[in-house]
Amino acid sequence: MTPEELSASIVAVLRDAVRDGAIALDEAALPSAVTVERPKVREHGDYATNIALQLAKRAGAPPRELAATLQERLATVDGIASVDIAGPGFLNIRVEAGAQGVLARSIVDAGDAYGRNDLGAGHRINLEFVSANPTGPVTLASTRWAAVGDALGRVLEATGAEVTREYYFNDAGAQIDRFGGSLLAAAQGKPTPDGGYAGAYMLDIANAILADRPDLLDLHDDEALKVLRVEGVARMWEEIRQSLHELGVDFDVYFSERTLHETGAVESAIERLRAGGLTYTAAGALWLRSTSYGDDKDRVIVRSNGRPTYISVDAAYYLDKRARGFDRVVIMLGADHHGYVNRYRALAAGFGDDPDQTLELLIGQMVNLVKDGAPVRMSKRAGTVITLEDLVEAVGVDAARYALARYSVDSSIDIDLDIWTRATSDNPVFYVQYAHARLSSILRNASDLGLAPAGDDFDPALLSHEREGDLLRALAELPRIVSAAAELREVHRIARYLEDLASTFHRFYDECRVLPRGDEPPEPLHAARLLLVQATRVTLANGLRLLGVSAPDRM
RNA sequence: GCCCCCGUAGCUCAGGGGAUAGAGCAUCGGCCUCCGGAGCCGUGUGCGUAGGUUCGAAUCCUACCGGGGGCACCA
Repeated sequence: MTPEELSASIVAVLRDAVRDGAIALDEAALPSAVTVERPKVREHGDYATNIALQLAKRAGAPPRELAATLQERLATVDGIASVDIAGPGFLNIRVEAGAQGVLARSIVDAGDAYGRNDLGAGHRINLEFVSANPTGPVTLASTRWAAVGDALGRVLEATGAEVTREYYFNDAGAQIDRFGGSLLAAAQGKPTPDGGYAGAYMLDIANAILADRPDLLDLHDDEALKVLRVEGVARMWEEIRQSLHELGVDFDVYFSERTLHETGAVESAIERLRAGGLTYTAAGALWLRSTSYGDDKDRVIVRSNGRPTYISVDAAYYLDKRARGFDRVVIMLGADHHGYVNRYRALAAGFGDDPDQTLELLIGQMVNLVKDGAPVRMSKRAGTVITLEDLVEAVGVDAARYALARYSVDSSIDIDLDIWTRATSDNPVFYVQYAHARLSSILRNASDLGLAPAGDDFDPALLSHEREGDLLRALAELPRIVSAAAELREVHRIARYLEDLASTFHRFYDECRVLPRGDEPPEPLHAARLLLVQATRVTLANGLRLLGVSAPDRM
């Protein structure tokens, strides 16, 4: 019996009690789902629900009285071993070992699909993240989004949603001009211009381009600049894609800002905004009434000189995404862009959308690297910034992805290289991967002994040890964790869950011998535990896959 | 000045209004005749402050304090 099934049973019992008048409540007032949680304290049973407390006021009855009614009826439900009333009116429920043990079978049968659901079915989500300009290597902050964004994409896909991972890049305009100018300076051996891009990588690129175009320095500056801009962006771009790819992050769409200008999309977006009624003209410029959406001031979208601001380009981009059929536009931004949120929402509203339905801006806080207790500042690659490549080089792909995905994006984090480079248990990713390797090893050994997990003869009631129950209940959590992570856009929940599951498994392993020892004959319990081991391995692997972290069979 | 995020154990962080607030690390002490000791068990300490909402608040609201980030007719 899974928590979902238990929850459904409680709902059914509630409905019956209301129908025959045992509970004075309108059937329509009943919740469609009842929260079932794993109590922190063992004595409180396998599962607990506070439903009696929640309904007490509306039903006009003391919570404990309501609880008693439910207790009596729940106790007769198949698979429920006992129901107790505790404290102000909690219902503490124990599940029969057999009803719980069958989960091992269904997890193994589900395989890769275990943990998936269809809550997001029918939704088309455009997930934009990283979107760093091709003017330098991918910074640490962008790397956080690469890891979190890709994992979020996986989690959303696990709910049945159709997800497009999108990378938007600026390949025109002032930043690129500055980039080209800096390359020219580097090529000519001059110092970086004010506001330009410095760092060793600029020299690398300039030299690489010079190797292909030795004539570059003979050209007039304007001509050389043109070449450098195009060539420089192309090379930087390739590097960015390559380092993201090495991190295991690939995008479905790489969207060029320039195309929005070239196709006239910007102009038509401005026209639609004007028609939408959220704009006005003042001092020769066109303004967006973003204050209606909580912005602290209205924003110019067309300058008094007639040129559109970047907001118009964002508007055109948003419109383009919607026109491509996405019902949900999700954009992941750094904390330094939180000021965009309200004006972006105003844009969506200006097009007649409800921003609460179609647009979501996720803000992630900063990342710092720490080594020997002090912040890391230097990067041999970029001079001042720390890059994706620096991190991967220092800790490897799995640790990098895991370290970035394991924390709530709401908090700024310090990644301690001393921890994440260590191949010991203080390193959470090793802890989880180790559990998977250990599970794999047990299954290998079983296979060597000619033993197989229980098949049709599986007796779920054999898994009655307390540690087996703990493990089964931990396994049963994955679907709920996936749903929560998807709904809340919080992938760190997956990582925390995996750590909890790994720990629960290790405790099981410590007390419950899986394979027969020495001269012991194999018994049904061994086969049942092997099935449980297999189910645990499947669950860990599925969770790790959601984070894009490998699940090694050996370490 | 205004806006956003954070403040939980010595450290790094979990905690979707519920019961006695958790995990890892660090400290100290235990556990290998056989499945991977990269493991397990035990050990002390804590919700920034003050109010409010609620049967019940780390969680929601307000004010203040502390840390980080942002406030362009730049992108």
